[in-house]
Amino acid sequence: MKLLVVEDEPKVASFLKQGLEEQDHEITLCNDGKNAIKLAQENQYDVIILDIMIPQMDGLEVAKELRREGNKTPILMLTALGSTDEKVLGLDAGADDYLVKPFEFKELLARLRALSKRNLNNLLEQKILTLNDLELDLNLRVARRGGQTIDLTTKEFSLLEYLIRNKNRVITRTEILEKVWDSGFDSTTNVIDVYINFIRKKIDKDFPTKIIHTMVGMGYIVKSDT
Amino acid sequence: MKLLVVEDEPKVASFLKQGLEEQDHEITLCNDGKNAIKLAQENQYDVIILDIMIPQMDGLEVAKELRREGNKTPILMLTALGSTDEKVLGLDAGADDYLVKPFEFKELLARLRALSKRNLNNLLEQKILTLNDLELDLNLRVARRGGQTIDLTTKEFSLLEYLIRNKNRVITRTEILEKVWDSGFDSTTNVIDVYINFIRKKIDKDFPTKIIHTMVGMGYIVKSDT
DNA sequence: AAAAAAATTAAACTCAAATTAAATTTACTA
DNA sequence: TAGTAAATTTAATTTGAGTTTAATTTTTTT
Repeated sequence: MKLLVVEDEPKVASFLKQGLEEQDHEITLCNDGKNAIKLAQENQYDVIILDIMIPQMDGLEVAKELRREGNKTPILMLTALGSTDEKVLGLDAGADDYLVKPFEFKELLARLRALSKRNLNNLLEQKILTLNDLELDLNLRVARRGGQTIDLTTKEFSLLEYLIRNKNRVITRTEILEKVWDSGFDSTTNVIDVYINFIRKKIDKDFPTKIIHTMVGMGYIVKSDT
Repeated sequence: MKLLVVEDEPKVASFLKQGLEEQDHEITLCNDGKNAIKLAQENQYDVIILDIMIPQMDGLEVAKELRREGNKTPILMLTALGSTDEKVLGLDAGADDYLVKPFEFKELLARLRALSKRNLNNLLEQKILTLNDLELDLNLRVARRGGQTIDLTTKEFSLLEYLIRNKNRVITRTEILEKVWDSGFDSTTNVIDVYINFIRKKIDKDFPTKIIHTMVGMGYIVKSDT
């Protein structure tokens, strides 16, 4: 696994690095909060091991900031403070697990396994979104339907992804404008209508059952027949 | 949240039930492994709180079995055994978190929050109004009755929604005109009569018991038989 | 039985959405 | 870095589902 270890005490840091590398993990060390955020933004780690007591910005702040940005990387909080209140704060800040020093190394390994497994599942799942016979491949950035591979432009892809992720409920134009075009301002534009039309030509036109449905006066809905 | 608590010690079970219900969670209690699996298969819980020491099939087995089936519900293992080995086993069995008895209740709550947050995104809350056997799905913007899905136009939907939200009392035309058509002025129009007719055709025509009743000289009423 | 109220039907209208084309912006390539 | 292709956006036009009006029939009340 690719791990980011945020820890300022050199002894603990090198202990972790050595132990984890022995288990064939790839470790990046970092000793303050600011850098930790930077690293987490620029790299895709399997788990972030985060000490609470670090310079610049404490671990709680780091966790909060990452979650605020939408970063979903599992965070394992690590700290000497073992009081329940501390744990509560850590978990509420966005940590996924919490381990109190001193700990046994094999417990750390087990928790890492549990955390990474979780994310792995999510990642695997999220690589391909499906809606009935339509597939949206997030890796290849293409759609597939009825054995056919359908190329999509960036905007077409984002729109379709948003629709599928929000299947089974009505999506308003305003909502789409905010989430896919990130501008809730221009209410006069008809880009959405045009793009819905583009997508329909590609994924619905040649098929008897349609994926995208218009709700006049409301917006659009994409639903799976159950 | 909807929680499944798998715990055989009556004292602990009722303590958990009471404490969690005070936080407005919906609790299902279960005291053995076999039933736990059955319940987890048949219901969609936000988190499963799972004791390791339970009759029939221990918690580890339950977790493994659920994961083997592809069940992704977050599992919080709960146990008196605090040794690291136990934790490792639990986490490797597929648990997402681990809490050792005795624990402070607020830590349990924090861990539950952390666990559910992950999954919460996926579960879109079910917004459904019901009146006897009629359902009005606010997400899909459709009605359902007797297993049939009924499409409604925007106006039809708004009107039916207003009627159901104001069930068990007489609604005047003026009121409907104000609230659904937001114009109390035009008193000559008969749109409402026409739309009541539209709705009746869709939701009452094919069913012996009627939902919408006319109160001559007054308006309409929609009532639930109690 | 007459009058009033409501239900029903059909036709007219309206505006939201679909479509098309052209203008503009962005991305790529030589 | 200019030229070109692709993608995105704007704008104009067409279409049709949804809404409304209005006329007719049925039901209810007095």
